[in-house]
Formats: sequence, C-alpha cells, structure tokens
Amino acid sequence: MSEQQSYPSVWTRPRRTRREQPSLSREQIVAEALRLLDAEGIGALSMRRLGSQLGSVATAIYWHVANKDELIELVVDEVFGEVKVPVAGSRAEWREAAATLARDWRAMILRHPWTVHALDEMVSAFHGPNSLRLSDEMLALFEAAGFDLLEADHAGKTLISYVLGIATSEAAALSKLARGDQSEREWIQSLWPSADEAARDHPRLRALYAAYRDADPGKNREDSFAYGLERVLDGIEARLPRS
Amino acid sequence: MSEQQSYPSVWTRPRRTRREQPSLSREQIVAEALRLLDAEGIGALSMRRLGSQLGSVATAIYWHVANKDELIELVVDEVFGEVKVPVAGSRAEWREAAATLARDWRAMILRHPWTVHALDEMVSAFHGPNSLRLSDEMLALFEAAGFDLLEADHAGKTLISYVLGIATSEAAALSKLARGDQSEREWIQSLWPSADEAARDHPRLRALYAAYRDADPGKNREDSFAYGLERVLDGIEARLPRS
DNA sequence: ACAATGACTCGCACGGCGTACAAGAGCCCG
DNA sequence: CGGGCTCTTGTACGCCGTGCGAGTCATTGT
Repeated sequence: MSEQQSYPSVWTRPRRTRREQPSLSREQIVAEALRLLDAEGIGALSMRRLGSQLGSVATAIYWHVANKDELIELVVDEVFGEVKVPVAGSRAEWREAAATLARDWRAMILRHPWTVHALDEMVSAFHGPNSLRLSDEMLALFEAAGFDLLEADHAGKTLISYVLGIATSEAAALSKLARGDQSEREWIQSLWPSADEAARDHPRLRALYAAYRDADPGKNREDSFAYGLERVLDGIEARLPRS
Repeated sequence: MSEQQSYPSVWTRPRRTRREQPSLSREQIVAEALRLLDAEGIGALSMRRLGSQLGSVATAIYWHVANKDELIELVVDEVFGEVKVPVAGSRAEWREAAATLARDWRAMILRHPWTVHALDEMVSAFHGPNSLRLSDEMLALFEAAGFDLLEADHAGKTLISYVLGIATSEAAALSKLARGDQSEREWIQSLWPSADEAARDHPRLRALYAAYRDADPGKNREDSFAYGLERVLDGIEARLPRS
C-alpha cells in the first residue's frame, strides 16, 4: 500500500480495494504509537515514522488527530487506563488498597517510561476519560477511609505526588539506560570518577556509594520505594479520625 | 559581529578587535541559555537562537560544549545551586530545616519550570558539583536528626520524591499556561465541559470541582503542598529513634 | 444515471532543528 | 617568519511537524 511502483498496464494494476472501511483509524494510530513508544522511546515517535509503520504517510494521520501533541494525549490517557483502583470496604482494607494503587501506578510508569517526557500532554490528558475515572476512584478510596472530600483530595495528591516523583526519577534513569547510551556496567563505572571526586568534599556520599557498591540496583529501587511508601501512608493514616 | 555586510574599504571596516579574551565562554553560554529558558521555556532554546542571542552562530557553541544535552546538564546543575540546605544542630530543629529545604526546592522548580522537560539531562546532572553538594548536605541533615546513613538516604529520597512529584505537576501546568496556549480564564472554562461530562459518571469529581470553583488556584496549590509536606514529615519523624 | 458531497489519503513544500566537517582568523612560541 | 593552538564561521545533511491542495473513493440526492 505504501509502495508506488508503476504498473505496466491497467490490467495488472491491482483493483483498488473497495474502501470497506477507512484504512486508518484513531484507535489503530494510538495503538501503533503506543507500541513505538514502549519499544523505542519518545525519540522514535515521529509522524513520518508512525505513518510508515502504519503503511501510510505522516500527513494521513492528521485527518484523525489534530497534531502530535493531541496524539500523545490520547496515548497517555490510554496508559492511564491500565491503572485499576482497588475498592476498600473497610478502613482496615484502606491502607493495603492505597499501597496497591501506589505500586500499580509506579509499575505503569516503569512499563511506559516515556510518559516522563510527555508531562505537558499529561496535563491535558488529565481530562481524558481514563484519568477522570482514576481520579474519581481514588477520591472514593480516601473518602471510604474516613476523610472528607477536600482532605481526601489532598491526601490522594500527596500519595500520587510521592509515586510520581520517585517513579519519574526511576523511569528517567531507566529510559536513559535503555536508549543504549551506556550499559549498566558502564553506567556504574561512569559514576566512580565523580564519586572519587566527591569523596574529597563529600565524605557521606562516598560512604553511601560504598554501601551500595555491590547491591542489586533493581532491588535497591524497590526497597527505596517501599520505604517511602510506608512513610507516606503512615503520615496520612495518622490524620484519620480515630476509629 | 553577526552581520556580514561587505565594507567598501579597508578603512571603514572595523579593525578586528584583538582577541583579549575569547568572545564566548562556557559560563556565558550557560547564563544566556538559562535566561532563555526562564524567559521563554524549553521550546525557545535552540542552538541557533542561543548563538544569535550571543552575537554569534550556533556552531560556535560546540567548541565550549559537546552538544545540546550537555549544555542543558550544565544549566540544570546551575539551578541546583540555588537550593541551600539549612543546617540543623538539634533534632528539634530538624523538622523545620527539612520543611524549609522542601519549600526551597519546590520554589526553585517553580522558578524554572522548564526543568520538568529536562529530566533525562537531570539524571546526568546529578553528578554535577551542585547536586553532589545538595545530596551530601541533605544526607547530613537527616543523619543529624538521628538516622543512620542508609535510612537517611531513604528518608531524604522520600521527601524529595514528594517535592519533585508535586512541583513537577505544578510546573507542567504553569509552563503550559505560560506558553500562552490559553489564559487562566480560558483554562478554567476549558475545564468545565469535561467537568460536566464527568458529572455524569463521576459525582465526586463534580463535588470537588464545585468546592474549588471560586478559590484562588495559587493558594490551593500552596495549601495542597503544605498539607502533603506535613504528612510526609509526620511519616518520617515517626521513624526517628525516640529521644 | 449522474452529479455532488463528504470522508479520507497522499505529495509537495516550508521553515525549523542538531550537528559533522572543513576552512578560516587571530594569537603565541619557536 | 612560520607553524601550531584556540576559537569562530559557513556550508551542508538529514531529520522534524504540519499547512495546503489535489486526488480517490463510497455514498447520497436528484
């Protein structure tokens, strides 16, 4: 469909497939964009590339989508759809439900680290159906725990700010690694010169690096996330009206 | 210096200013880049634009800086330099010191909302001198409070993850507004259709929007940040060995 | 039966981008 | 005087997003 060889005769030219349905659709475009983003990161998503991946051309996309930003908004709302909010009937269940939500949200960001580079579009995507649902369900979760509406909003924002902050750092590092600038070995090695340099003026940093020297970085990130999550939940739980 | 008119005579042509010192320097380039970023956002920073702003051309910059990413790393470390960590002698002072640090850090991000789009470069910039100092001083702050090295690291990461997460959201919204896509009035109006839409399926969201209807958005953000900050500090403080 | 409309797709062109590369220009040291 | 060092410039390449007009169907109105 994309190759334009010149056919020698009308007869050999393939009859235009009757247009049973449009060859492009918004869903198809969004799906392929998501595939590209997950596979190769934000740098690989260009309208030209996306068009050819769809067996078409860049400009054809503009019928279905206003511009690239809008396309990314759609993809962002799509991945918001992957986060499910657990329902908690009792206050006892609330803490575990909130923790599960936080872990799922972080996992979603780490599955799609390019979201980190789409923050502008995320602002708009917050009006998408999936993020509206997410916000609403989260509000419900915190209300069920015993907060009134406004404090439920604040508490929820607190939790997701923590998740967003830490997952964003992780995702940025991971996607930088994944883009193949350097392997994990080289990454650590590139750290050591500045660590030595730092040793002169910053003894605490040196001690910290030494402590992390031979640890599994993935496990470190998990532990660090889990630690902070407990602290944030502690702080929020302390505000709950005593049962 | 950038205009290349042909002079009619050797005499009218300005004598090449003897090169007392190079006409460009890394410091100068970084400073001008920062000015551009603060004034017009990340979209306005192109090597060509920066070059002409410096009375030169884009390619001249590459003598002083390897590439655009490295330039941004330098600017990012520069703004890290704006954050000062208060020293806390006693445990009693720790909480206020940590809160001050968090507020300063957020203020820095809101002063330079483009940092939000430079996350990849921030990962590298974490090896810059200013961020090393920042990390070290923060570690010291949490150690002084009574944590051992590793928990000080975790607790510090928790606090800055929260700050980063919430300030990032704020900055993304602010810089999108600032880019003039729409005024604050239009922004709120553009919210209402989707709020009405949301009302159908998401009654809690509607109630929340109504509650925020006539409030000052700036103050809301302040309150929200302050609330979460207290919760996070509560959660961390609860882990301190009892005095 | 035929024309008109609307839904899509495509080709072309514009102005911008980062940056590789090579040629200069001014200066210092021999 | 001449070579080499430091720094600046011009040119060029291959990308990018997207506005615009022309083309290609399927459907609808007459």
